[in-house]
Amino acid sequence: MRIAELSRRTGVPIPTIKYYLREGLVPAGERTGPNQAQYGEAHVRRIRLARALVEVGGLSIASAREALTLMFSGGLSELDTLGKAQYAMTPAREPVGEHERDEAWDDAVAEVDELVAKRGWQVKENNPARRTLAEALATLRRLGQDDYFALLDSYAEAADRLAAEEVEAVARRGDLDSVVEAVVVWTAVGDAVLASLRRLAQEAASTRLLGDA
Amino acid sequence: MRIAELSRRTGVPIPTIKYYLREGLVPAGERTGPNQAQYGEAHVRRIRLARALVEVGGLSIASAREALTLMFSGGLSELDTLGKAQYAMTPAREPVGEHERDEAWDDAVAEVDELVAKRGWQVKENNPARRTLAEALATLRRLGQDDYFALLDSYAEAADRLAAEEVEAVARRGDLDSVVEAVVVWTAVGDAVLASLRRLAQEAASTRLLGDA
DNA sequence: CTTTATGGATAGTGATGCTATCCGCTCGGT
DNA sequence: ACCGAGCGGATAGCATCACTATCCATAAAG
Repeated sequence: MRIAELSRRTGVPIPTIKYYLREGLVPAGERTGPNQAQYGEAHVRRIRLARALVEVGGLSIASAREALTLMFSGGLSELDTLGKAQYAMTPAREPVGEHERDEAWDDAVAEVDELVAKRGWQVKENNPARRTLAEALATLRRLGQDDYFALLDSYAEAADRLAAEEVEAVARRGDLDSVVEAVVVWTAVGDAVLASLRRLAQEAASTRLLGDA
Repeated sequence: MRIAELSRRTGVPIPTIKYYLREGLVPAGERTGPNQAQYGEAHVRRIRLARALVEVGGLSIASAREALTLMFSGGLSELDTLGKAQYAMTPAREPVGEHERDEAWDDAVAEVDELVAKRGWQVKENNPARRTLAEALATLRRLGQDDYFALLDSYAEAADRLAAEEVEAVARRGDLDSVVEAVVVWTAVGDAVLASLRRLAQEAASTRLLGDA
């Protein structure tokens, strides 16, 4: 298969595929001459994955490359691969600035630690989701939306239940490659699914409460 | 209060505040001369809100403006305001392209309709979350992650429960302004909270299942 | 009465995610 | 063997976005 068919099969324009090749999202094809290469099903799949991460998951090209590279690198333990791939999906945030290091921030960090402890979650100290969560909670507090914290437990409970089901479903797969791929896809696309469902449920709940004139 | 203090109070640089003024994220101050204006607490609050939507919620400047404008415009019914504000938070996606209008897409749309019906959710046809969800499901199907659909119900159940609690908590507030503000903030920031919690819970669940060597 | 700050206008910047063009080469049909 | 379309690879260009920087006439502060 050459690039035109790759493009046809995936719906991704040729210049974009070339760009992905340059950026390492997709590995080079098998060379058959100075200016010829062969691509296979693996490439089709890889391009579809890349698109899913970028378009649905909203990852940057750099994050997508990292996740995809880890996914197909091997050599690590199952758990390490999973962890690294997951960390790559949380977009890098710059270090917490001066202005943010206030009381709300300290409270938020403490609250995250407390929540993790209370749930008995074994989570590495450097999981980027800790930071993201702390930032969100600090923002809420700074905006005076304190009653949010009453709901935090419900959120955690929901996350816990979903994660357990997800991990169980993923683990049922046979080979490591398939597991890692599923984790990457589900993590990224699952965010979008959950967010959308929450929006739909919110509209439904509002309508229920306020009538539907 | 003049712009320097506004900047000091919010931690947002002066040029950025000027930019937000230009873009209509923040209303103009009360003019006291040809090149002087007074700002108040409302401006401080508005800037903090804008930042929350943009930084934590990941909204574009245009979406944030729309949400903020609706929030403080009034004149609509409670439900309309809520709906519009929520719709403004779902980033605009371009219309579904040719290549995407395939079997997976049709299935996904049908699946969304079915889910909404089964849950008894009263959701407008033009709620953008429908599209986002359909896209995510279609992507999953195209990638062969079909077993995802077994979990869809759990996701919907979780979303339902959370939305009910959220709406109930928000509705307890007194005035409409406060309600709308809470909806906007919670919708945007809540996504980040949920996503982070899911990441943490996923790591915990993986560790539980695979051991923690 | 000078220094600093202000509001407003305009232009510039850096990052990002593609697109477009060009080149020498090769494949496929005749 | 020939020729035109297609190829891969390299380089440059483009549009968007979210700021930043500069400039100006004027106003406040010391």
